[in-house]
Amino acid sequence: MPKTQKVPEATIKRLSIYMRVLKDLEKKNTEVISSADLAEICGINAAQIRKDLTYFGEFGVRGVGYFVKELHFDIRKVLGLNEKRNLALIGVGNLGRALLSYKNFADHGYDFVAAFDTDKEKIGSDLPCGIPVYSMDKLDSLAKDLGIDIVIITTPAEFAQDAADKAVAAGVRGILNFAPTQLNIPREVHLKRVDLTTEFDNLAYHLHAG
Amino acid sequence: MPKTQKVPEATIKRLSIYMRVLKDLEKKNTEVISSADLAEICGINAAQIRKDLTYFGEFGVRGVGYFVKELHFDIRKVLGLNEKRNLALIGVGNLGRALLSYKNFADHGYDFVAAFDTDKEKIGSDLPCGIPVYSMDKLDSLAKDLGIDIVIITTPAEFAQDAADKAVAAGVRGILNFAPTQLNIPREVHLKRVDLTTEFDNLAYHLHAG
DNA sequence: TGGTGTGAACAACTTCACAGCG
DNA sequence: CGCTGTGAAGTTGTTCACACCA
Repeated sequence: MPKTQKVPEATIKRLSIYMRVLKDLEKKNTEVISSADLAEICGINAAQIRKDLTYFGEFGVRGVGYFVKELHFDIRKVLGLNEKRNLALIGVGNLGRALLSYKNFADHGYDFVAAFDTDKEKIGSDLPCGIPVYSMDKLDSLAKDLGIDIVIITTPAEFAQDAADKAVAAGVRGILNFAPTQLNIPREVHLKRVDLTTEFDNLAYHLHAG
Repeated sequence: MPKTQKVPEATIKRLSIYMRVLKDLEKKNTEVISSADLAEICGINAAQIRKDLTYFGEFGVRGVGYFVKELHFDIRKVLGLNEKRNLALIGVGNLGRALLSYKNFADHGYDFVAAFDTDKEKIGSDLPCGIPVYSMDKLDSLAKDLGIDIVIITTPAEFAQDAADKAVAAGVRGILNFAPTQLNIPREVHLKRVDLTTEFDNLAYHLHAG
C-alpha cells in the first residue's frame, strides 16, 4: 500500500539510477532481480533500495524479487516520465550546443523545441541539430505556444538571473542552471543546478587532503 | 583552533560556493562580511556557514565578521587550489569539446593538457582550443609525463568503464564521469559523477508530483 | 527457503540558542 | 553591543534485523 509520507529527495535521485539499470537488464532479457543483486549493480545498500521502492507501493514478490519489466514501468510512472517534456535552452554557446545535440535526452522523452540567445548573429539561424534560435523577446509567447516545461540556462553567469526571471515570467516550472551563480526564483519553480567548477573543486580537495 | 574531526562532504561542496561569492565580493571591494550576509547571498543558513568554516580554523572576528580577502585566500588553501591541476579528457564528442573550451576552468586553475579518443579520424589533430587528441594507447605514458591529476570521461556509456580502468592504471587519482553509467574503481581513486539525465528526471518528477 | 517490507537503531547533517570575545 | 564559535537539540536519511509471506 502506497504510504502518504514525505519522500526524501535522495530517493528520487536513486529511482532515476534504478531505472537506467532496469532498462539495461530488460535489454538483456533478465526477468527477475532481487534487491541484493540490484544493490550490487548500483553500488547502493539493498535495504535502501527496498525502502525507496516502498514509498510508492509494494512492487516486489517475497522470496522471489522484482519483475524487471514491471518495476521499470512502475518507476517510470512514479517519476512522471510517461509524458514527453519540452525543453528550451537559453544561451547558445559551446556547452548549450553540446546539450542540444546530446542524443540521450531524446531517448528519455526530453525534446528540445527551441533555443534563445541575445546575440543577433545567432538569432534567426537554425542550429545543426535543426533547432531554431530565437530572440529572448520571443520566450514569453513561445513558452506558452510550444508548451515549454523546462528551461536550461547556459548563459554566462551575469545574464543567468535575467534569463531565469524571464523564464519564470513565461510560466516555466522547472529550471536547470549550468551558469556558475546562485539564482533567486520563487519557491514554486523547481530549480536544479549543475556546477562543473564545484565538482572539480571537490575532486581537488580530495586529491590534496585525502 | 583547527579541529581534527571528520569534515562532512556537504561542507566541502559549500566551501566551493563561498569561494565564488567571496571572489565576487572582493571584485566589488567589499572588505568585511558577516555570516548572516554571506548566508543571504548563498541561500544557506548562517550557523551552517560558521560551522563549516570552523572545521578548518577560526577565520572570523567576533562582533565584526570575516575579512573577505583573507577568507577567500584561506578557503582556497583549504581546498588545495593554490596548485594548478592538470586535466585530460577522454571522449572527444560534442560535450567533450564544449568542456575543453569552457573558459571558467582555466580561471580556477584547471588546465586541460590532453584529450584522448579511439576514433582514428580525430587522433593526431589539434582541437580548435589547441589541445591535441591522442590515441588511448598514449594515456599511460602521457599521464605520467604531463602529470595528469584528473580525467574527465565523456565517452558513450559502453566505453566509460574501459576508459576509467585505463586512467586508474595510469595512476590518475580523480575522475569526473559524464557517461550515464556506474563505474567500478578502486576506493583510493576519487570519483564524481555528473548525470544530466538524472537531473532532468528529477525536475520531471517535481513537475508531475509536486 | 529466500527475499521482501518495515519498525527500530543508528548515523549524518542542520539549526537553534547562547556563551564569550573583540 | 554585535557577531563569531559551539554544545545541544532537532531533523533527515541510512542501515540493521527480523517478522512475514509467496
